Amino acid sequence: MLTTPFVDAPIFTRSRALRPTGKVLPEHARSHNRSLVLQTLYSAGPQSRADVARETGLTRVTVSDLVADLIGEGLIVELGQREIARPGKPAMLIDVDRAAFQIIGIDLSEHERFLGAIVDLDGGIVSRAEVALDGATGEAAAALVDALVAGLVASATAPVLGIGVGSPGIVDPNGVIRSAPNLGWQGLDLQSRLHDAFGLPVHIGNDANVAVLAEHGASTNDDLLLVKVGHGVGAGLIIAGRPVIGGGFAAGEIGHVIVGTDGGPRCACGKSGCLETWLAVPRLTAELDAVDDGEHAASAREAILTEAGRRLGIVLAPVVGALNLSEVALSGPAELLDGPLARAAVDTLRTRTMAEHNRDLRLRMTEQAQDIVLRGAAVMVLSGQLGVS
Amino acid sequence: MLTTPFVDAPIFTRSRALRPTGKVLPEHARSHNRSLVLQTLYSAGPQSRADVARETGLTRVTVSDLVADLIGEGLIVELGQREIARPGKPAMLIDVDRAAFQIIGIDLSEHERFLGAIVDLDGGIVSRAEVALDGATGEAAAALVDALVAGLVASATAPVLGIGVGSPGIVDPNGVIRSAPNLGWQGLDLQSRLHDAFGLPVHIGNDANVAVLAEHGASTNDDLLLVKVGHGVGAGLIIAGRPVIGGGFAAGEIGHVIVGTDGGPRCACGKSGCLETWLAVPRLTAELDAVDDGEHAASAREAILTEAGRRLGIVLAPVVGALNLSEVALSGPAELLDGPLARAAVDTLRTRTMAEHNRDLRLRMTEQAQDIVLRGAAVMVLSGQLGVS
DNA sequence: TTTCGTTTGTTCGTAAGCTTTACTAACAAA
DNA sequence: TTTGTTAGTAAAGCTTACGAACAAACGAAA
Repeated sequence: MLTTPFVDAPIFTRSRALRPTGKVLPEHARSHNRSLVLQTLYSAGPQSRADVARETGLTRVTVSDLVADLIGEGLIVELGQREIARPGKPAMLIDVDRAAFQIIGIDLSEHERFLGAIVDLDGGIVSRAEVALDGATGEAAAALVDALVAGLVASATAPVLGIGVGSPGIVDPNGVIRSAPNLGWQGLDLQSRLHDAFGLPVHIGNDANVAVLAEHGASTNDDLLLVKVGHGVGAGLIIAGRPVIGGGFAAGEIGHVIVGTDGGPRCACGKSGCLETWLAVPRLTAELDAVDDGEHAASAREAILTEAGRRLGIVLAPVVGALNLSEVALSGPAELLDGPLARAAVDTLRTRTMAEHNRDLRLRMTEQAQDIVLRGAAVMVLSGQLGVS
Repeated sequence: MLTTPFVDAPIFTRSRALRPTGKVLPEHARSHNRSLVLQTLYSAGPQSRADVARETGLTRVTVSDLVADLIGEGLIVELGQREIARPGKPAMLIDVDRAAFQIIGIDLSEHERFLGAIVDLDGGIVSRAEVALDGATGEAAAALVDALVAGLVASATAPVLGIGVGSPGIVDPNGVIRSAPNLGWQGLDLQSRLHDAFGLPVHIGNDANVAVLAEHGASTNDDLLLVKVGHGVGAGLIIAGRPVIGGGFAAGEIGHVIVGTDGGPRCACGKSGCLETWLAVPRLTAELDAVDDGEHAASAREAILTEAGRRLGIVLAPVVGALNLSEVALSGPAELLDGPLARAAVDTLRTRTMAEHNRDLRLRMTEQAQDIVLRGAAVMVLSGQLGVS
């Protein structure tokens, strides 16, 4: 039997990256542990320092030290002694000060207007704002974003932790909107623009990629695909707890993938049978509206929705199979999606993948229908600034 | 303008995980930096401590300290002074001692035999071994693995760093083979079995998931999908540099995803039109053999291969689109795959996805046709034990 | 030849961060 | 009152990385 110095020696990188990315200094470790404490409190609520220590595996000493820092920064507050009578010294409850900061969330994905909101640290929407687009594009549209943010920043009732933006199109990790055809943006450095204007941290992502962050918070799953059906069709993807951006920052762009091998409606992109030609809201409503009222109108409409769901299932099946996904969420108008469409999608997914591997596959509507991008934008800020979500 | 204590404060977790996973101690940081030094030397070759310091961002002091440890462990050696005449003190070159350890790689994915090899730290194959299966399944097949490993361990000419195994079927992260129908394995804890028998670190993965590790080493890309065509069809996937295992540990199982909406051959799994019915080697060769020799034999065979490639493209298109993949590798018999089949696959992929986002998509044959699982198994050990790949 | 500047690698002391150990405070239960 | 438990803190120590300073070794220029 041979032995080496490394038999079973646990290596830090084992569960992290295949290739180490960069040096790690003690302060990074501390920053990580700080986030760990925050996350523990954030998700489990008020508890004692000792509770946090048990939960995180850190010692009480270290937790006390980190908590002292966090109290100094105003992120954590002491709530008073625990009421429940137990042996031992009574615990001083601490919690994230959920009123200490607010977050600006911006949703640029709707077609006629930009939405904004002030979101508290719990993801609750404090107040809203919106501006009508009126066909604005390019600089005019960007100026509308400025104005929307300015109004929200002015009306915030607590220090603002940061600005989160969900935008249509291709957004790179530096917050540059590489391409958003509908808004006439190409290479728009929205992150710098907003940062320079407001002096706040800014996080920007594709609308569907942002939306899946919100949904992921409500889910216990480490893998999640969210399909966002609106004027177009896009997806956001989380794998092993990490958002997937894609090499060209275009992950989730499934709207113009061709579905099936039996042709299909002509698409604006030039191809035929793209997913959007079956599933995009304008197409669906147009098809439904075209059904003549009459005896068979209901079943005709159901057939349209069922076919749309089937097409969605067809395109998702290889993705679900390749990634062994266990959860798919649908975001969009519930009156269209939540019914025959969703049922057909999950049926199709089940019949087209290997049942054995995808036995516990679930497809469901999103928890937070309307505000999913706004909330996701807030999550992005929360996660980027505090390491919490 | 509002300010917060966190404006632009870089947070450790920002680029790592959304939610912090566990505490990080100084020793973990050191372990990470140790791997970083190793990785730098491993991929860039002989250089001075000062070179490593510049490359990694660590100080010369720290690098010297880490290197001293690594020399003590026999992983790094001094090679003598640098020859090139430069001002200043001559550099002492150091490098990973690529002869210090060997790795046992095992490939259980072939149908008639188990393959094994001794692999050096560079991925070079030092010697080979194999055992015929002769239809063995269950415990008999497992015993063959034992024997294969035993022979290789005995013939190693350097300490063995670990044992890497690529197995068909579903393999969980603990090295338990949940299900490998062909071998009659179900819940076989091969990792513990081999660890107990040989006292060496053991790493086990699905054959395609292991293969993609080898291919990833030869690639500069952070995202990579490898399709392994053999008796069945499977895939291995790396996203953002990290292998994707899947919630049910069944990522990459695309062989039984239905392709297209126009039916297809009956599959052993009960469905019709599974990818395997077009692409698996036995199916393909049978179809090709069935072509009558004659005037149009060549074009008939080409049509069969083209159709197989097209089917592969159809099933991959949604995956490529959703993940924004830039690179797909094909592994298997070159005489079948490398030609009309690959051309049809890439053509189909291009026409069925959005050209704009997948402009630089590449599909190619694997670099290391034969030994890809053996080499991937070695990479798995290298990465698991040293954080290097 | 001497001097100067450069580069390498080491030594020494320091700062940061987490742990262990030990302690006090505060409580319940017997 | 005693005993045992729990919370939080304080002190000391270990690990780790850094900066400053230095010696060694070299080329280039004076």
